[in-house]
Amino acid sequence: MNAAVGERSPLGVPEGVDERWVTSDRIGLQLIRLIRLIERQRVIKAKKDGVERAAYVLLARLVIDGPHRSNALAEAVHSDPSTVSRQIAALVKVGYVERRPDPADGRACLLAATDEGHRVFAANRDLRNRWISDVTSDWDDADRERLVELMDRFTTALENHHESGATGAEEDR
Amino acid sequence: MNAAVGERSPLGVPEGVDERWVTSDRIGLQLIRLIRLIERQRVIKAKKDGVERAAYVLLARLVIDGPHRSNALAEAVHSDPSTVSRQIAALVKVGYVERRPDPADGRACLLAATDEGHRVFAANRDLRNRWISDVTSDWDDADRERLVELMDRFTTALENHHESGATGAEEDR
DNA sequence: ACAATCGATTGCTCGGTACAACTATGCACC
DNA sequence: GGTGCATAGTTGTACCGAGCAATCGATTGT
Repeated sequence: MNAAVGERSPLGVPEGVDERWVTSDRIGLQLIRLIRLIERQRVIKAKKDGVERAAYVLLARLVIDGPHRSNALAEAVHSDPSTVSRQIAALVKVGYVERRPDPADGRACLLAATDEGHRVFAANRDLRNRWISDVTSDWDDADRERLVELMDRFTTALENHHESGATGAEEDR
Repeated sequence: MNAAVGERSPLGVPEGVDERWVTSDRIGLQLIRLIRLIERQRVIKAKKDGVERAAYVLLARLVIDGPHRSNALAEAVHSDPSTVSRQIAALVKVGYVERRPDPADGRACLLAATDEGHRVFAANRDLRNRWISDVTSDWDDADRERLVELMDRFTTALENHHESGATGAEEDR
């Protein structure tokens, strides 16, 4: 019988579940908790921030991965092209991103972070990193490293799973 | 000499950063990636789902932690009372949650999941767990366990940090 | 008994996103 | 070399979720 259940798992766990179920359950609950909390933070921080917060993700992508075209960018961040289009427009307007013609295809344009964009992103990144560093101030670095490693693996697995068409209710069994 | 930088870290990393910065940076990037992806999944799954997805979090809370009053629930999930109020109203309407008078305070009411609510939540939970189990099908259980453990720690740290008033730009230095 | 208080709800607004229809421009095929 | 056509991107519209602020209602406690 599920010895592990009583100790960590909350109520509401049906009997007859195996350990794998329990762990999945805990992952799920942690995910919800984490996301809800981060979302909340975002709202709080949103006030003191000039630029569209959502657009930072795009800026980050451009800084880190280099120029993209708009559609590719959308795919990279799992967003709709229309969403990205508007956000990019905003970023261009404030001068953090510039449109350059794509040599490979005349009707496309490559988006690239400007110097100012780099600067702004770097500042933001630093802020965020300070915050994270702060939150995990009492962690040893091995654990932080492990967290990254596992999150990376998990997200990657998620990406693959979701790309392979299994959007949820599929079962191959 | 940031030996670790060249290997895993993306471009755009300024020189002179220490390893701690890099790890924080990677945590941040992973967080963004993960959240964005999950958000996306939510949209996709939202279609095939009758109930307000956002409300499931509340239902979960009620099932797992037992009855709450509305405001307490809001705080528990880091949401605004108004938001919770509406979501609860919806849950009550479909009969997943019931309002019971709070013996301790006449003007409050305790929210509790009904039997039907339990049932629906259990089904959903199972689905989600199957999905997570699927995504991590090639993980060994120790790693899944570790993921939970680290996420839990991280989220808890976040909660504490955010409760201790440090909402972001504060510095005690 | 009455005022202050506290719990919950409702009005309004906003940010972020998606879907779908549309535009336009270069591509590629004939 | 012209023309249909695919493709890149934009815009129109709608929706969802959330938050703030004001309000309603009722209780409690003086």
